[in-house]
Amino acid sequence: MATKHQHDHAEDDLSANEVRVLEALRDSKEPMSAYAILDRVRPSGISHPPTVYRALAGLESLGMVHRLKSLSAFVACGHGRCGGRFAFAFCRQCQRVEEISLDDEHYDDLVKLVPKDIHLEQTTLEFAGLCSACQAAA
Amino acid sequence: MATKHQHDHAEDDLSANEVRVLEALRDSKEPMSAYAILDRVRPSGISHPPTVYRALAGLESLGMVHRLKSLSAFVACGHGRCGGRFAFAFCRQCQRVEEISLDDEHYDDLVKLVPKDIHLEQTTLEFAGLCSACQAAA
DNA sequence: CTCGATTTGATACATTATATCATTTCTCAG
DNA sequence: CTGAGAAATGATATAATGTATCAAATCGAG
Repeated sequence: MATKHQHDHAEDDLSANEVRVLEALRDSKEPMSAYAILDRVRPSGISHPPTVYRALAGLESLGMVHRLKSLSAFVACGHGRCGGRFAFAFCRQCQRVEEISLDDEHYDDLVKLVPKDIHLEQTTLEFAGLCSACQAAA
Repeated sequence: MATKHQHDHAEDDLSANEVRVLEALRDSKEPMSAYAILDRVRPSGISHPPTVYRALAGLESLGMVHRLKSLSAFVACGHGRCGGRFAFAFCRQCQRVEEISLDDEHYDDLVKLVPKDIHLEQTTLEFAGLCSACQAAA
């Protein structure tokens, strides 16, 4: 993992495993479960779930990967990297995912909802629905 | 389950299992995993996971139970029952949970974020953080 | 170089969730 | 009332997701 924790921000500070996992996610451009990622990176030498989960945790803390809690799945950040001001919309049928950036105004409005006695650390905002294509198909 | 599906809205249309599961959740007043619920209702005769998950699905569709995706856990609705306009804030340390009602203004703002080509079915909004008590303890 | 710390690898297991089929219960047409 | 079909529940088995723990390798400071 080299010197990542001295200045948590340069892509080339990613560990080899993080790079492999990130590339798998970027290739897919669809959300992948940790085990789907594992299958995908197995040829490159990663062979155990904790290795994948560790890489994902690292990438998530850098904002380069986001976890979709509604799907128990992961996606590469559409912007390369971003902080906590994002949301996701996805189609429950075809699993197409759209990353949504929250502008300051929206984000600040959200934060106002949080009770005063909780120090906010992480916001999860996910919209599930059916995309036009899947509605048409139905 | 009696006549529930003819007019999805009266509490006394709940199945016996739904009543048991709902009471377990209301007793706890903290989020419970499906398996914690199972342990809790086992004395009353429920003994298999699918039974609990089925009851939870029914209760959730009635808005009487909400699933916290961030915790893979369930809570009884603080209002008895409510539609999709709610959010949760919880402390990652002590797991205390607060249900937040979204007023129309907030909700409509959120909905505007959803891409036009997705027909929204479900919104997940969850805030994770540390409550004052747990911060003090740290 | 070598000690200690950090990262990675590996094993094993815990937790969460669901597919499937068998059984029971309910409904209602006759 | 009754029996056939539908709906709900029970039970079994297993799939999918996630983590604790320790061992081995690697790295960096002294």
